[in-house]
Amino acid sequence: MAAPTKDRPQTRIQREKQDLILDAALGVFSVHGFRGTTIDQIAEAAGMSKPNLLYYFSSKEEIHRRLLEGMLDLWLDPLRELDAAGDPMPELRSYIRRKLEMARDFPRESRLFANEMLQGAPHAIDVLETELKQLVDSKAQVIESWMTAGKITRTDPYHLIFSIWATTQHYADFDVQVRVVLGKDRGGEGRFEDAARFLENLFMDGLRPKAG
Amino acid sequence: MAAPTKDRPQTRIQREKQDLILDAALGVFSVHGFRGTTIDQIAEAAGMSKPNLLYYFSSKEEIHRRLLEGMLDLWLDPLRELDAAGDPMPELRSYIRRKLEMARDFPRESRLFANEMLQGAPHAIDVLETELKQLVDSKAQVIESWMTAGKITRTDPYHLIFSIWATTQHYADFDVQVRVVLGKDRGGEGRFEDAARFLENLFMDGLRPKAG
DNA sequence: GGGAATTTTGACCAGTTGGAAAAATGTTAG
DNA sequence: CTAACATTTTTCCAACTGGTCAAAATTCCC
Repeated sequence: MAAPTKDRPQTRIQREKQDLILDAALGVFSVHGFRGTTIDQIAEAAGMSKPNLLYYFSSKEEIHRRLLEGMLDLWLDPLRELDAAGDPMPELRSYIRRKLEMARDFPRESRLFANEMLQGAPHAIDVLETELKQLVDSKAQVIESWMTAGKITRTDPYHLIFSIWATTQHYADFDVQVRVVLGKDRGGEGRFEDAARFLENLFMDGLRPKAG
Repeated sequence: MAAPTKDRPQTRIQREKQDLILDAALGVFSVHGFRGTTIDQIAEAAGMSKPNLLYYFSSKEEIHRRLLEGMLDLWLDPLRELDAAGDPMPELRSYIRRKLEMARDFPRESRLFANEMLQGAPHAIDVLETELKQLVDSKAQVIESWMTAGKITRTDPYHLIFSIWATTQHYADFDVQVRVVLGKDRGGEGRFEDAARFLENLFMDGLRPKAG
């Protein structure tokens, strides 16, 4: 971590600079991926010299690891909040809205995650296989219980979760494309409201219990 | 391009090696992105030395450009095939199926595109602003005409296209995650059939014209 | 088979990269 | 104020990077 000779509590400067570095690094990693990012780029974005940056983090790997950890936690929060005791349709609607808000408010985190996936999750595979899988399994079971109870239409809960992930994160990861295609008139800030309306309708129509 | 002293027709070896290089480069670029890829990596994947590779392509940029061009064409084909004169519901169903087949059969191309998008499309922005935008605009109009005719339910055609892109490409770009979450029992080859069934249902339910 | 053209190789280069070491400068608690 | 510690800068390095070049090896066509 930082580099005090003994393990004292962190100083004010240490906390501030580490946050500054992580923020700068998030911007670079999320665009260029791990291999494509240089320490110099991060250092410049953080407004300091490379050796100075390396005083706070011992390697590029360490910065990346810290970012990935913090991000995965944030990223799974909306799914954790899906409440088995809640009303199914509003619960799923809220989940979609929260995921879309994350894409809007934390696009860099979304892209960092996307980059890691594209590379085959070399740094995150362990977390995926344990934490993520368990969480998704348990929530898939919740969704299935709602189906069994006839509260929502029967479908594949895993692929349902995948498509909620895919559609919401798309607005962060493919932001350029979305803006270009919508054009300057519709590609502004309002695009997230439009997306929210569209996605809620799409999934609610797909999940509303059918007669028979 | 290659490097004959005069501009003669390409030799057999030139065609073969260029294809070999492009194939190898696709594998590397799609995982590590442009900056994260080295010529040496590509050369090794193609089973030749770096100077030998540079005999066929004058720079890393050139290889990347060639790949991106070829890919964008392939990538937009399914949308081009969407036929205004066809029956709306089956047309859209086919579009979804074709896009999913592309994700299954050309995952590297999908990831190459995703990488380019994550970086803000530095090499593809022109094509997006012209070719892609025009194509999507025209197909969005087709979809709107179907809505006006009452053949499908009224919704936002642009966000509809986005969500078809997002959900289908997800199975290529986030393949690791999909496999991990589905586990070894359901993460095998059958996952694409399951996805197809799910996605066709989801979108068909969302688009089926409602009474009133 | 032989000469011309093509393909491959090996040596090389200048710039970049991740990172180490140590000296110089700041900060802060007593 | 000052000693102990924290921070920053300067200098450096070995490995890697994209790319060049001339020579050697191979292929092709008559």
